[in-house]
Amino acid sequence: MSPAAARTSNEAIIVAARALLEAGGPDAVTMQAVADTVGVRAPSLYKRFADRSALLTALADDVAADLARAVAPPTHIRDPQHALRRMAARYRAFAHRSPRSYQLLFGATGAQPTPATNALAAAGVLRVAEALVGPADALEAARLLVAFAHGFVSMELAGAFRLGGNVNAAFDYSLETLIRGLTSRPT
Amino acid sequence: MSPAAARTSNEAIIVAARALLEAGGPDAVTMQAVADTVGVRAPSLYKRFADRSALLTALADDVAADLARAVAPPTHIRDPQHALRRMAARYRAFAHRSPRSYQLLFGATGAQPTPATNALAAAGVLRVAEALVGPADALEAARLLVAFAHGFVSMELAGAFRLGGNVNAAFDYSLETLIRGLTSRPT
DNA sequence: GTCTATAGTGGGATAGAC
DNA sequence: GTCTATCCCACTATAGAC
Repeated sequence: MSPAAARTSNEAIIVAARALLEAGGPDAVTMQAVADTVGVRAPSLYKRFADRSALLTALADDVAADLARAVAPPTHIRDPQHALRRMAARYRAFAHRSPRSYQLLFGATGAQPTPATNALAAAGVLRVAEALVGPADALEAARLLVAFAHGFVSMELAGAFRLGGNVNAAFDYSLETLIRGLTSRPT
Repeated sequence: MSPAAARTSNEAIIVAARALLEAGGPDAVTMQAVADTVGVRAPSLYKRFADRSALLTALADDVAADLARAVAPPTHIRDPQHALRRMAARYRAFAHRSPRSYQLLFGATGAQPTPATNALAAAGVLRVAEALVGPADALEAARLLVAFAHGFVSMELAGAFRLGGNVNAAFDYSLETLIRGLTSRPT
């Protein structure tokens, strides 16, 4: 009749996991640590999440939703190039602000956001891409833009730019080169 | 005078670890599994590698050397655009052929190749970039190219292109767009 | 002296019974 | 939800074999 009072919630678990993720990376998100944080025993978490990877997937979805919100372009795009520069800067800023969360998204854990969240994140880029190159090439242009942004940022976070030089300048140079290539298309 | 007969070697350990990596991803590279494969007890591995992460680092270096070899441009670059297209295709092919090895390189494990191996891999891209845009912008152009290639391939491997369309076409479109942007520079 | 094995320690994921 | 128990793993201490 009276099920045991719920001492926690899925939301509280995700919040706790997110904090642990930011503080110590994916390895720090142990079932034990999450349980301790929300004030529950570890096995109890399995009533809400099938296993650890299910928790990580939910966590990835939470991160992806935040990222999508952070880079969402305005409803009405006046200047496509300007909108793109803003999106790129915000994308990079998000990754710098929450590096471990960002790494979870494309990391080796295989934690994937929900298709719905994925579509939400993709929608913004697609709109900017379409404003820039037209509907025919919008998908391919969006893939180029996202591939570049993700590649640059993830290499940066991995410390893979080890040849000196100015990384900020390289980012700006790259973005301008992309814009030039995308807007100087042959018919 | 007579040291105990070594039943394995660092090389054999790396080979075994590489096989386990390809078969089951980084998580499958446990000290136990590696030891079993080379026919030794797990604790013995610690005489050759300080800890698991040292082994993963050596493994990453092995992978990076293979990748550098696979994409190395010819000594004399005649047609920079052609050389770039070949490198890009080989880079992508390597990642498709050895996805889990590739993922180790920029993965969350933090396993980084040696600076020497890193420089070797970078040298080829830098030479092509310089042939394409000249020495002044070579480093920045190389960073753009590598960021794009890595970003595209890693998203592909992560299954992040989930909006349909032709991914091969998107790769070609992207590469041509990059070439156009890099070669149509304003003075 | 150098390599190895035996025998732990401690922690984390997870299943099952209450 | 909790408790108990199992399994696997990284890693350590120490001692035996050439």
